Amino acid sequence: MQQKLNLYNTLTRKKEAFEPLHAPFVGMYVCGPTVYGEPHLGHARSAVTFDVLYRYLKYQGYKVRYVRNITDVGHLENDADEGEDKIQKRAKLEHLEPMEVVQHYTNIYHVEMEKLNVLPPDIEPRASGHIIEQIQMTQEILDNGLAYEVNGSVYFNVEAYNKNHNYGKLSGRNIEDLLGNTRTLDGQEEKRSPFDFALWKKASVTHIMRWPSPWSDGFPGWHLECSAMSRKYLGDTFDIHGGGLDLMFPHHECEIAQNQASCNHSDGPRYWVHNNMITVNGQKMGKSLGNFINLSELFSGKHDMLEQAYSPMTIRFFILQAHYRSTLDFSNEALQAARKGYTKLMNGLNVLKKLKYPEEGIAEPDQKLNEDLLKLAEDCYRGMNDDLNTARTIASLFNLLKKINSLYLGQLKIETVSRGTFDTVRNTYQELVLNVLGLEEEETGNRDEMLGMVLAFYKEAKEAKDYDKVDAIRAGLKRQGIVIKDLKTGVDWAYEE
RNA sequence: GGUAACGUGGCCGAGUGGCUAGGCUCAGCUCUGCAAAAGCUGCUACAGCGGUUCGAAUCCGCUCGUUACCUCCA
Repeated sequence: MQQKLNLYNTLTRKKEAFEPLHAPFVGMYVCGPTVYGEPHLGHARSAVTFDVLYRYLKYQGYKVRYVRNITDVGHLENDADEGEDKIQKRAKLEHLEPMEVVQHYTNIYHVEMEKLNVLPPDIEPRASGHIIEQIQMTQEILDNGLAYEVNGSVYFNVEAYNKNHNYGKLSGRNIEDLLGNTRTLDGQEEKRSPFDFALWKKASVTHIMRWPSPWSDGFPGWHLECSAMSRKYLGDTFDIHGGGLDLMFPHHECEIAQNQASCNHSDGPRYWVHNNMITVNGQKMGKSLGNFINLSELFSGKHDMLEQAYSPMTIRFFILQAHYRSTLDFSNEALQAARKGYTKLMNGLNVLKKLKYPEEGIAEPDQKLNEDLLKLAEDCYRGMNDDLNTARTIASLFNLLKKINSLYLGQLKIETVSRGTFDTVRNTYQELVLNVLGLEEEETGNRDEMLGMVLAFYKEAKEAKDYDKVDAIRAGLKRQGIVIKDLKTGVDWAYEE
């Protein structure tokens, strides 16, 4: 049933059978958020995508170490010398300590991810906590002659690197071509070539996020943290590196260059996995375009583009119903459809809970039915194994669900299904929905209202002097830890003490 | 300008050279006090034009359209 997982590797532009370097161990690094703003739908897509990969690898029995970083330093606002970094800019606006801003948005990120049932990574390193490692890596690259220092800043020398390596191998770029038509950006006079990128930046006088280094008081460059931290926790070479498609260039390209140019002398990751973007009206949802929707807005429905609130599981299902390498277009209609589809899957879970395999009266197995059921179950895994095609898996689960419902209603005879087939069907459905896709039941309805209804029946029964029913209701509620209080003013309830 | 994708039925969204994707919507049926749920049935598709092929939505070419990356971005 469990064939090999095939993953599309951006590096080779092919689907490849996934083989860990040191089975059963798997090292996986994913670019986490830059914590200078609220998490939005795009963050959710990346997190959910790699959450499913993480869950599926674990489900297949691998021992996974999942590292997802928090970027809390280093992204320059622009390329100018006086460029402030994003964390700092926000800090000034709000008159907060940079670390306060970082903590604030990190907390929100964690809360929202938990709502989406995204498992926490095994290690969640912060760039600011790994300055020493980043300085060391910079030094290595300098020692290897592939970086140079100017005025206290250190830049990666792409052209020198490209003599013996291939800068652009990940994103399919050719450096000679690139050199021909580059936009000139301000503040690059320190760099020898426009492609060179900062490993270490000297901080201006007003820059408050700064650390001492052999070159200057400053801060690490944009791409260094992921190289340094993935190496620290996963080794010079490891299995999977994930992130949004928009990080492929230059971020991930630079990571490879840094890894090769340091003492790793290796690309680092072996499989590069990139999730595609969420779009709105066909356009990428992103900070720069200002068309993003925060997760809190989605959950509350408070946004001009939203017709209603959408629950976390609706969002998760919405994301999973598309393949991660396709763009996914946001719309209210699509989300409403996702809500219903999700509910349908949950109803299936409940049906399975109630569906018992008969202890006796087993009939002659229906060969065809058994085969059909096993094939449908297998299809569910086939989707997962084919580059984590959750859209196909969900489609297969719906097909399986039809059979499950029919068995439940007696339209298909459960006695003619073998015990083994039945267990396979049940396990497949439950495991994939709950543990792999990570969809869980959401509370619906209002408990107070439900309780109110029960109390109304209680009152009716009491007035009718139907004391058997009265006692039954009392006993039932007591099992839930609730006692009924008959007051002069009416019926009320309290928690049992 | 360079590079890379994409264009599927009312909507979303998979997919393979020939075999039902799936969800939502809509219509009908079964069931039902009325419903709902569930099951069954129906509806409609592969941007356009060529080419390869016994056969292409699926491969190739061209055209049109959309997007992404090339600057921080999940």
